[in-house]
Amino acid sequence: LPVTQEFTVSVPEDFDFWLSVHSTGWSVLEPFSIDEENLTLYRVHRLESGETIMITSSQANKGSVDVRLESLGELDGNYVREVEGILRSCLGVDQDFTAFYEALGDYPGLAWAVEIGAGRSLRCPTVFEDVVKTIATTNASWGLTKGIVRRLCEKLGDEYQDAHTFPTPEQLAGTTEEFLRAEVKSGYRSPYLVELAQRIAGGGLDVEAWRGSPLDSAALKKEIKAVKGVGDYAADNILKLLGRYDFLALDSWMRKKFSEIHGGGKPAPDEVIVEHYEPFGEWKGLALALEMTKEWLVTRKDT
DNA sequence: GCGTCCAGGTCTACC
DNA sequence: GGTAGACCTGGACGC
Repeated sequence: LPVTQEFTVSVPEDFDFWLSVHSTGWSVLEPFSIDEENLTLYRVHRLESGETIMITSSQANKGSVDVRLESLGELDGNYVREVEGILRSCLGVDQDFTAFYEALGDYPGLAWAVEIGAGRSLRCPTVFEDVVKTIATTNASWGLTKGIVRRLCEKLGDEYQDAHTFPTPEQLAGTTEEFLRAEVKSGYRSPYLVELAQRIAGGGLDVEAWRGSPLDSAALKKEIKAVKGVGDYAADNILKLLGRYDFLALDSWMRKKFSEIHGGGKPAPDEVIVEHYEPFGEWKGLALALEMTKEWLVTRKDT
């Protein structure tokens, strides 16, 4: 029988767990999953010790997040601290959006965002996982992205009950392009994924250092784009996941949505979109993303 | 069933 | 510095 342990993580009074969790599609990419009825986030996770656990989190009260750990082995006290750190980071608990709300001024398209305190979104425990998942979104339908990520976990991650952890760089580096093509169906992205993992596992590339990088966003973007398979859109998206919102991460969905909201359905050239969000400066990417996803975010908050 | 077409970003090669 | 064509998968469509 699994051993369980429960604890709470204290968060700011205005922290909205579910708003953070479902702000992007990341919450349904394994090894994350959600229960939309009970507003619960799950993650099968491999701890630093190599132990595999299930993390269940939700929010019953303002000011705290409720966490339950489940393990088939022993759980020692250090796990609590490690998981708390992971959750704070994944949920963006300590990110501050005051400057963003100021930058919005009285922009009518986002008054609601200030009202409900939008801005946080789910990211992965490691930059590596965020990069792999972002590559899996490129030139792919959402269904294909979910499938690639699920099969990566199933075929290469550690097992916990009937679920799997996200593979480590070493686990992904240990496979081959051919295996990924045949088993994961990541197609022409397969060599990119293997190369990325091998450079990280070999110590030649430290993507985790991007989180605290002293570089300005343009310079960091250049470095991110040096990863094969990562182009303009993917680099911008990775920057967002690093907490930098000064690029737009335009994909076809965003372009279409913008044209619906601001162009009367007529396709808008990228320059028009860029110009529209220019006033928001370093927050332009967040302004765009929130405005385009309003309908996912406001309805939930009210129900 | 089966075949054809298309959407979805990035890479390479070539201006 | 810009761009045509190739790269894969899966869903839509027509037979």
